[in-house]
Amino acid sequence: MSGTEEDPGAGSTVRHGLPELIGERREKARRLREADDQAFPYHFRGSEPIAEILSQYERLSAGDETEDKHRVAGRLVARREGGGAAFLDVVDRTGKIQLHARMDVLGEQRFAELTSLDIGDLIGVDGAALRSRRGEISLRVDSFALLAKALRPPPDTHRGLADVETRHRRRELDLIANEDVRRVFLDRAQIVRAVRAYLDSEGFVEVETPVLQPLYGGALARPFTTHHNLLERTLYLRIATELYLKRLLVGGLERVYELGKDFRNEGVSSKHNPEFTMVEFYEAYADYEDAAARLEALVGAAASAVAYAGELDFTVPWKRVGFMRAIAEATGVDLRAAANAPALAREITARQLALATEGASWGQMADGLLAKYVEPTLNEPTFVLDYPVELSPFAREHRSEPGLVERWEAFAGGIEIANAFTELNDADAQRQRFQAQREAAEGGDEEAQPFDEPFLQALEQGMPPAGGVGVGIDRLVMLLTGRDSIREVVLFPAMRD
RNA sequence: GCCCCGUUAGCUCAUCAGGUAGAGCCCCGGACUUUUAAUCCGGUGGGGCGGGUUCGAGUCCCGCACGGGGCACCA
Repeated sequence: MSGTEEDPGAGSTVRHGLPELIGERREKARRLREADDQAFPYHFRGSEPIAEILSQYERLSAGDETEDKHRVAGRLVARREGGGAAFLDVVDRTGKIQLHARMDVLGEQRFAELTSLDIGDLIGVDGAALRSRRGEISLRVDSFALLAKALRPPPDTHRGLADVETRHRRRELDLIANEDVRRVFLDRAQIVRAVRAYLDSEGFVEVETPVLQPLYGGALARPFTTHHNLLERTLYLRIATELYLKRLLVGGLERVYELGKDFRNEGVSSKHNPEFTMVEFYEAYADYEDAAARLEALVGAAASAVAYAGELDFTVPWKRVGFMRAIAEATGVDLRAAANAPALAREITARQLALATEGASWGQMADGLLAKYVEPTLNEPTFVLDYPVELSPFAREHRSEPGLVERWEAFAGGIEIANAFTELNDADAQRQRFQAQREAAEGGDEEAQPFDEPFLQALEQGMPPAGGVGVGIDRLVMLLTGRDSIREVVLFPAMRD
């Protein structure tokens, strides 16, 4: 038997290049459509999550068969044929189940159609639960439908997709091939849910403020600039939600939060994506100590939502260390003794610290010392408290420490995950801070805050004392899923064209 | 922006003083009615891009693109 009448492509001399693989799959789809104009159903309702079926038959013995009917839908990832029987593995987002196809059940025609499916095709199956002789929970295929043809071959469904560039540019392939990647993004969704659930349950109101802003602010960063054609004006993509949210405190909403994307026009790295997700929440009549307790509770809730079992200990209270003390311990530099830029620069040089001092302000150098010599050492969850006012234009002056503000940043796993202050609600003091920022900008600081008159007018209306927190969601996800690159927790990270 | 490393078949990986580039999976044909990356037989596919050196370049040199790591900056 030559078999050529069944395969018009047999004998062709060129096969298996990508165009040939696609051509074969397309030809199969064409034949299916030709044979049956209902070959590709519009829906396949009532399928059960595979994981639920598996858990239902944990106690079934090897070799036992049931007549319990189940319906599943998913992607075909493996096929093991053996004459009149075949085993196929189908994956949905919850798990993988084996199908047992038998010619005596399906008939010769349907059996041949099933075994001629390609790896990567989407199928729907009705069948009865059983546990195979080798012990695997399976479905005996009573009927099936091809739900969609995969014209392109999938990545290796056994070993997974390894090429980092392909994984990030074509995340759909990554999700098909790598179960742990699927897990990370399902966990990410749970973490976001837990954050919202915590804030909702504490009486915070979720709000949405402008992403396109006439004036950016609320953080020290360079913005993306865009243009509105009909308004004929420059607009900026927000770098933070801070200033609008505080205007809502003025408006009396008392507890507000926003969870969404911020955009910063800066470098890309394993810890930085140009667009990233931040939740900021503001609480009237609270200070930065209250805010710290909130963060501890929020992170704890997120950790339990994904059943975090890593090495970090989120038991409250987390460690606390003063900003100046942390730097002194890590570098020996006494910031109170080196209280101006030239003095601090001399100190950094004398101690042979690898930090650029040329043209840097005192605040930039102090911040640099923290980022370089303290932050990487903060593995266990830690609050660094009481920052220099130079670094914090929106934080209120410390109630007892001159020159410092009531601000903390929270670190874990060697990265910063949150930033908070007792908010500055004195309109006149805030006006002076903006003035100082204006001077910094004139001095060439590209990250200085623009002068925000509408915000100042809001403060002049009266803002309650308040604590505010910003949490980097991507970094929190990195922490709780044990990933060391932000690209592993952002579905489509920024890439070059 | 700078430095280092990488780029071989649809996927995962080999190979080599500069001398016709191999395997597994996938795909095609065949055998097998309980397989587990099933097995067995047969078959098909390739050096990121552009230059240079050389009789001959995947391999050496130069440039470019993209990716990864580090530095700078940042959350």
